[in-house]
Amino acid sequence: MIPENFKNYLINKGGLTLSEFDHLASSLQSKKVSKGHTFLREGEVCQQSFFVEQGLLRSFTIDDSGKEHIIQFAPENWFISERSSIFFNEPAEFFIEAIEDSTVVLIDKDFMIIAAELSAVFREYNERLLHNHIRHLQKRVNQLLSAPAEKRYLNFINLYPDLLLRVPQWMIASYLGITPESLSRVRKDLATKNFKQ
Amino acid sequence: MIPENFKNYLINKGGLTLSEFDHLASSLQSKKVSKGHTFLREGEVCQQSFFVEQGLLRSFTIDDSGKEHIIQFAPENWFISERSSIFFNEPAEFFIEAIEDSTVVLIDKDFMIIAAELSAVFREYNERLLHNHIRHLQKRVNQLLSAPAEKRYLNFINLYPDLLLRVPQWMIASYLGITPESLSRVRKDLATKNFKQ
DNA sequence: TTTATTTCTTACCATACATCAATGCTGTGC
DNA sequence: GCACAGCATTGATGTATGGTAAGAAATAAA
Repeated sequence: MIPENFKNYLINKGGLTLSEFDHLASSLQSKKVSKGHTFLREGEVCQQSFFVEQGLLRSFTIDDSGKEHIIQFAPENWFISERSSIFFNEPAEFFIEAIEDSTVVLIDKDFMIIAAELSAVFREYNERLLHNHIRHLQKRVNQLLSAPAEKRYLNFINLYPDLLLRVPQWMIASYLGITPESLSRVRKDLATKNFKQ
Repeated sequence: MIPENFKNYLINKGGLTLSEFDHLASSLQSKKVSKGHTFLREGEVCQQSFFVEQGLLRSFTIDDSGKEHIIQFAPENWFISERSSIFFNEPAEFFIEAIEDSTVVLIDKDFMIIAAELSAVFREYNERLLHNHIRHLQKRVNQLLSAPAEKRYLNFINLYPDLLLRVPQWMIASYLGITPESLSRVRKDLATKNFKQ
């Protein structure tokens, strides 16, 4: 069965033709998993990226004291991968896990290389995605350097209003770099502020 | 005059042949600037990346209260650029400035596109650089989420022992996300710790 | 050299956020 | 329905880092 979103992504955004897609699709594998399923563990070596056909994934680390820190959320039509493992053949530095029941397309390193050889449009789109990812991460670094918890939370709401409803609060806290307790207090403050105005 | 380091980079790492390089080099422009020179200001639109032939550059933001936050250091043989501006035609979100007297190669967006068309090796190397940049930024995000100031500083020393000597401490503090005063205290603590052992 | 400017350090106090522990809430399985 | 688990909230208290201000040290300028 061909994953629709991934097909659309490759054809509409990546500029592949239908026949090019058919040629590639044979090597594709998609996987249905339920909430909580772990795709990748820290320390493992991993040779695949993941395209989220449906559902929601996250990548995160666990520090010395056992606390989780969320690096990325990946809802529908997003990629998530461990570049250390895939492109540099090193053991993974974080975990990848399903937050919701999800359908995920497993993508070998080779797949992207072949697709890039087939289509210059695909290549360019892919490079654009990489630049965008860097840009996004730089913005996040900047926020972590410069903005207090409340501002980071407000920014998160603006950027990902949909995730706000799909993700438990303690994960959002983890993404923002604060404790669930602190996020709860930030929300309380915001509520009373808005009420007073 | 042809910038040596950039030439070596394109030929040895990027896999360009000498003739390919010569063909491209005509459009190259390199610039000698002195410490403090600003290449790019927040809000400007910018159409060039910068390759540091010699010297040291930094990119940074300035927040509402006037404080600077360093996003990246770029010593010799590093690229530094504003992707929002170059690849998405948006006004720059940060400043780029010389920390030392530097020689910098100015690179148009077109240059990279043409080089990529010339050489598959270059294309792959370049993509590899992008993946590495993402990996690096993810590690930094993870540190900002999980590690206290002291650990971040120790990590910085390991990663960039050379920068430690070339960059004023307040800039390192800014890169780490703490005040210069705090960094000074962290260093004092480390000194007394090591003495006691 | 002398002076001026920037950077670094130190002390005291303030603040943001963390930690710990208790309580209530919400959903899920039996 | 009840019991249980995971999550969110709240209060009391602790800790890491920030802010301010002053002086020392280093660096650049004259």
